[in-house]
Amino acid sequence: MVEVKKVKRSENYSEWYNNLVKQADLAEHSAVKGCMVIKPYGYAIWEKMQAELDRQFKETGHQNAYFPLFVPKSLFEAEEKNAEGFAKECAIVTHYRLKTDPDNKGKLMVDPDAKLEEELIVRPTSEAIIWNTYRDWIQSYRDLPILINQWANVVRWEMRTRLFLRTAEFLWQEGHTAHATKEEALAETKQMLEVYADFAENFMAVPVIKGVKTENERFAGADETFCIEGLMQDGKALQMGTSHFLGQNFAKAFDVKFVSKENKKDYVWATSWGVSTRLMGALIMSHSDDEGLVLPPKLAPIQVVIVPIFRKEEEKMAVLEKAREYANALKSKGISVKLDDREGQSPGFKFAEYELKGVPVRIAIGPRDVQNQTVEVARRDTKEKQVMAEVDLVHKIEHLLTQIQQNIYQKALDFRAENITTVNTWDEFKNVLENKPGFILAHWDGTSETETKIKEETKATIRCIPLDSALEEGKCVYTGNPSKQRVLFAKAY
RNA sequence: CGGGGUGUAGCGUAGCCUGGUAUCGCGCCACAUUUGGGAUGUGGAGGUCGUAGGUUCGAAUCCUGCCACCCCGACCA
Repeated sequence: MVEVKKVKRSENYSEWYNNLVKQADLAEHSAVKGCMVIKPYGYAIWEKMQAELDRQFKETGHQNAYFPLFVPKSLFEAEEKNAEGFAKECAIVTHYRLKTDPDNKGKLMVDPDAKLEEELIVRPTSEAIIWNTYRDWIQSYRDLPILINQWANVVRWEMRTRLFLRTAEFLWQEGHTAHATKEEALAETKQMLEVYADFAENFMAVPVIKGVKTENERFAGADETFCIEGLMQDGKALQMGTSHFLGQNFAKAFDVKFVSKENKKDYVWATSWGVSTRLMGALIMSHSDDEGLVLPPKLAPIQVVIVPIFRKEEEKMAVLEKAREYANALKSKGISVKLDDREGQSPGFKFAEYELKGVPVRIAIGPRDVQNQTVEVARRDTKEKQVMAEVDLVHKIEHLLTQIQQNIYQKALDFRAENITTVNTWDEFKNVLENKPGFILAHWDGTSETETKIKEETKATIRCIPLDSALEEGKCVYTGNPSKQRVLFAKAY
């Protein structure tokens, strides 16, 4: 265990976040600029996320496949807007061989004779290589839809990185689907947005606002970008997932046509959608406190930890026997349990350690409990402790896990409700931004110019045009021009 | 990439101004006593002072380049 340097959320949110990621053993910086090492405990959480998302993708008819890491430059540039959007942050492979440096013993140099005829782009996203492939897969409407997802790594050469929130290389899934009609593609886009929202709220316990991006914030190459937006504890917004309706842009760029039932040729309609290891950042920032991580039971690698307490040898026997009995009973119900029977550490040490790691439920069992047929149960979210009779313990723990899942969602939901402010004037807008970080609902005249000016003056961007907000006549907070709907502003990660 | 800061053992640090071979705490290893909220004692191991040069008899300390990280911008999921 590392010595814990305590920084409070309220003192320095960034430092608190960085310390937490390291101290809870989730990830660390690597020798490669901007890239992180995801450590076993952090990766275990990501695997839980993957497993559930993957299940939902398959349930909605998708299959996994894998496409190359590299994209030849000529393919990459085919869809102009997409290429332009990502051009500034691409890593490029220009050579395929090193050789020993004659002027510098023991060192290697790029072999100038091994220059590639065509540069390879390390994928920042895979539309290009995938749509180039789909062209060969699609001839008839009978070949559609294609519903494919891939789990992969991508590289975006960011200037400023932060563990999980923005790294130069990150892990994600990207779904890429092809459809015969616009309606079907749009329905797919919305369906996957729902999958993401459901996952965020019911598994991550993070409430999200579903919406549409403005033109400024739209994915490069998309006709429409849908997104889910979460609110972090420091009042900043985090884009947690996007689902794009790509229209026929990629089909046209890669010449992907199909013959319809009516024997007519038409371009294929496309969608793509993705979530990344950034979700780890959202999870950490949404629930954790000054004691450490708080994990929702549905994603916690360890849901219940059992800490045995004993002095004498005969106590140890009795306590461990009980502890194993409980552990097995819980495991048989599919609950992931860790029995921490290390003898070098005191119970207090272990309590603190599992709090740091966000384990939802802790069971302590000592000689006193063995005698009374009880256990001490502590929940991470509220830090409440109670002595429970062992009768029906498994059911009680199952119930408690459900309660914790609900409670941390409710807490996050309440927090968000308190931090969405409706404003009507520009003064109010600026005042709220400065004094009460969070989401702002305000009228906007619908132009890119206004959005850009607001961003320049306040750093706030339109996170989305919420899908479920009612139409309402009003005046743009910035220009006073007419508006039909409030949009969601915030400073964002 | 611009402005500010940091880099000394696994972690947190003192020393740097005023140059003389590195301090303390946690952790680690061994043994003993301990264990219901971060145990105690005794003994021990662990350092190219981020890195590459320069100045000097001598560099953690002074100078230069580079690298990484943090904070604030620009860019972005």
